[in-house]
Amino acid sequence: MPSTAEFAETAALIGDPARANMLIALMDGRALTATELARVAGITPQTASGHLAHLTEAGLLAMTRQGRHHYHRLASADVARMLESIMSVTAGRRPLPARPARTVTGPRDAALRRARTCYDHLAGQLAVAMADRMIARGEIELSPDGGALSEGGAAFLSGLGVDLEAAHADAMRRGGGRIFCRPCLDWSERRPHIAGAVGAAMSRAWFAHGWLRRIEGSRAVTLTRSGEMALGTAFDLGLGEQAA
Amino acid sequence: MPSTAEFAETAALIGDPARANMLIALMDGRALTATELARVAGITPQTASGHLAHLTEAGLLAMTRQGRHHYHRLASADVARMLESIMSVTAGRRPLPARPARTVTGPRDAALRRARTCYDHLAGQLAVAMADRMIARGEIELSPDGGALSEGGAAFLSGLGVDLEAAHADAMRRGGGRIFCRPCLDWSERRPHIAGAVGAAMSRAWFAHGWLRRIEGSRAVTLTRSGEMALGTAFDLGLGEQAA
DNA sequence: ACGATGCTTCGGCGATGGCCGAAGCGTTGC
DNA sequence: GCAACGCTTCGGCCATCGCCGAAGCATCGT
Repeated sequence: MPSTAEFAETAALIGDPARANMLIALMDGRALTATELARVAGITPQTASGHLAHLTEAGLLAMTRQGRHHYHRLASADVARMLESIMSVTAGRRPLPARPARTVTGPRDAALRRARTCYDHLAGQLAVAMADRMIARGEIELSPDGGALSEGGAAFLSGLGVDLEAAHADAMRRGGGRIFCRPCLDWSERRPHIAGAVGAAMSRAWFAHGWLRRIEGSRAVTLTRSGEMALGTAFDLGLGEQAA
Repeated sequence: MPSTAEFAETAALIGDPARANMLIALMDGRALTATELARVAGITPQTASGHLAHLTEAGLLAMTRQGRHHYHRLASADVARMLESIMSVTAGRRPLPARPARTVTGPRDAALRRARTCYDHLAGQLAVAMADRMIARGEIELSPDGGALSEGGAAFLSGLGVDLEAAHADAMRRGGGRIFCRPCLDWSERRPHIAGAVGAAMSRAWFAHGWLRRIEGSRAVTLTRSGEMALGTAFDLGLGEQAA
């Protein structure tokens, strides 16, 4: 069992504002360079370097060198889950303590709320809407303790080119069981969406099919023309109103 | 969505050694007084009081007054899950960095490793053994993304007096779905056991039947005579060798 | 009513740790 | 090769925050 000192050290590492900003920036699953992370955190590269060394040492980040660039990413899905749970607790405390107007909008925030990545899966209105449709059709179930695909849900996703075999292998070492997924609370929507191995497989499939594209330098993603067609039909999304 | 500053504040709150010790002490789900928590953290009551005020303010703890005693407990299962995930990440980093001998034993540690509470469910060798038996019989499935009871598992637990209706209501607002549970990594065993609503219901049932009893002033619990009989039979536990 | 107990607030001390400027390596590209 | 770039290490400044002693407020017991 980890000593209480190590436990506190992990949390303290996350608890510094600069480091927290870096970790949150990495929650979309990409790997960023030290300088990029310094910009995100609003500090100089030399300060960021120290922070990154600590985070890597503690096993929260993993680093791969590519020429003179050092790419940092979250060390594991476990770390992403942990950050997500801290997010969840933080989000669930005070409704409106002081400033009720700051939370509202922002120009590029609109794109983020619409669709974005969350480590290895999708979040935002789009992801919540997909989860809602699948729940309504009985294709998936989500609860605070976990979730699972029904037979129909597995068939539906397979038909869309989602590799459930890989997802299954990811999640369960032994074969033959249920295909589990995991709910992930969406901060902007305050509703669960599909995470875990299934959510990751769905995200991979949409990107592979060219239905989804990353927006440069942001966690936000956008539906392509073909994505609107395919996913709009498959998930019954009312995509008429926003001609982006 | 929570600001990154609030996110960092939550983590920083957990990151102080004294506060971390208090939070870990509360992970067994009990409510402790300020003075007790001060002792746990190795600080004076006035310092503890400040810490507890901050933790309560941030929504990590809840406080109920009973005469001159102030009882503090974790504010929600969400907080417990968060602490657990931090534990998990912390545990999963360095195998044996420096001292290979310190992790080993300890007199009262033996009882803790055998069986203890973990917020609202059970952990330790006993809990892992129960989970193993149920998995082997196909009564339950556990994966990193979640878990579920099979029909047989539900029948088995119902026969042991576990109130799955209540667990089900706990976990799912809507009726009619699968009964999910959640895996929880055991630090001493490094193996998953049954958490979530099902795990909580099991724990409640064992205590209600008098099969399990808390050890005073510790997270450890002990099997009673009748508990050895009932659970030993139901879960096929090899209880011959340790005549406690 | 009185002292004892549990908890809290206040004030000041001390240390941990984040921050940057400057300088030192390694890689890339001209 | 040299210059530019990315990252790291080193040194010292400064703020934050945890800590306790002392004192103040509630509650319980006699």
